[in-house]
Amino acid sequence: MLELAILGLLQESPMHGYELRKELTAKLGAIRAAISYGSLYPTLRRLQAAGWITEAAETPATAEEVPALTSRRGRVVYKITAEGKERFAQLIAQAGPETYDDTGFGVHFAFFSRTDQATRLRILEGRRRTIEERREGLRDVLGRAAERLDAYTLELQRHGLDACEREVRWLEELIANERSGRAPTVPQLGTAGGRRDDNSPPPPGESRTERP
Amino acid sequence: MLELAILGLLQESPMHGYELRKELTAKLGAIRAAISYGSLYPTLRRLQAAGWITEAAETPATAEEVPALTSRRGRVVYKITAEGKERFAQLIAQAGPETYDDTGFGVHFAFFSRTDQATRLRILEGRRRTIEERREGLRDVLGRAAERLDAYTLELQRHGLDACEREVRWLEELIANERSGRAPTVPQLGTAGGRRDDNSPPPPGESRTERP
DNA sequence: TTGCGATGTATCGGTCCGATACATCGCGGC
DNA sequence: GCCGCGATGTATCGGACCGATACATCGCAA
Repeated sequence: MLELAILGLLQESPMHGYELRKELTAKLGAIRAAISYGSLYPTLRRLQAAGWITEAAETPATAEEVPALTSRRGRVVYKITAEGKERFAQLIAQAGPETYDDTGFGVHFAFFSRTDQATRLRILEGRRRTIEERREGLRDVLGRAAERLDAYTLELQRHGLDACEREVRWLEELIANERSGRAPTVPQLGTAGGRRDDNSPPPPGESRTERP
Repeated sequence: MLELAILGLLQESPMHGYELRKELTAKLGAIRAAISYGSLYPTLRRLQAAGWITEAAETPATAEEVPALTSRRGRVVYKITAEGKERFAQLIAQAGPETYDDTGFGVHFAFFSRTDQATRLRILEGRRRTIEERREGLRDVLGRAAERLDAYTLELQRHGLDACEREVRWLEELIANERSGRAPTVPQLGTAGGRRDDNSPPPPGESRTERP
């Protein structure tokens, strides 16, 4: 999951570790606390070894950024490679069971603007299925095993059940939106076109990895 | 966390691994999928090495169970020791930061009927604080960094924010109940019960698991 | 000038998961 | 009679991720 998230973020712009962690936290704040350096750095090394990212010389800020004014130090800036982009496309397009658990789904969802619509739909439906199963499990326990459990445990289950129902409703809405071709609530700029140029910020869509 | 959960369950009755996993899943179904054998068995061994649990000879089924008539097999039944009970009491009473994350809180909460009221209150308030912070983080991102993020990411944050607000409200209610000395409200399924009659079953304190 | 909080890189031990392997039991179908 | 199959049951291995910790630099304010 971390691998996917890093590849996704580096596709937007090169970054060093600390920065990456902050962006990760901002982007995934809804689903996980803050990723640990104890995972981040080893993963960066792994990605580098695989050739999906490389160290890049630190460059002066482009755009209207505040002029960098100080001196690079030990900072190590990473950028994604062509192979890395391929890897990302492959990871984002395939959906296994781990795509449907809380963390996996969150990460995939956070990169939905880089995911083609068919895949988005598939993932949303898979997630819905997963949550529906969890919901049924909770209903079972609340129905059949209620007398075996104490009031606090039951309250926990009820709260969990409520969260499940709510999420299913949320997913239904998203699925309906997807089918009608809209982005979530806020309209997206840029429509799913058929064009694709190689080394530029990818428009949403375009990845063809469906092979059962 | 697993350690705490195992110790807590074995306090209700001796069990073997498979059974433990099922009970764990039932009790914690609201917060985690299903604990893996790859964690369970090593943890059992660790607990045994520490002297907190022991293997117990498998006894013929009591009660109206089908008469065992067949031979126990490799089943290894564990029971908690006196030291284990002490350990459990110590773990359940102390609250660190890990007590407030999703999993940690869930496990502690699931054993609230074995936790004294002061500790319950402390944990509920700590959890509330944690969620409030998460909520503020999400509000910040949605406010300040909104234009940097795409529609899907924003939708994810909104959903997360909603969940935070909901959980804070839930916690407020529980805290109020704690202060007033009641167990969690127990509305029943099927009946539209918003009312909290005084049929709140188990007064906080000793557990209530019937076991033959 | 001293101390402190933010920035920044890095490792280590430990927890937990997913995949996998293997063996037994009761049951229904052929 | 016997075959497969799903539930029961124990166990290990590699890998992902976390929390604690260490250490160094920078800008700023007391």
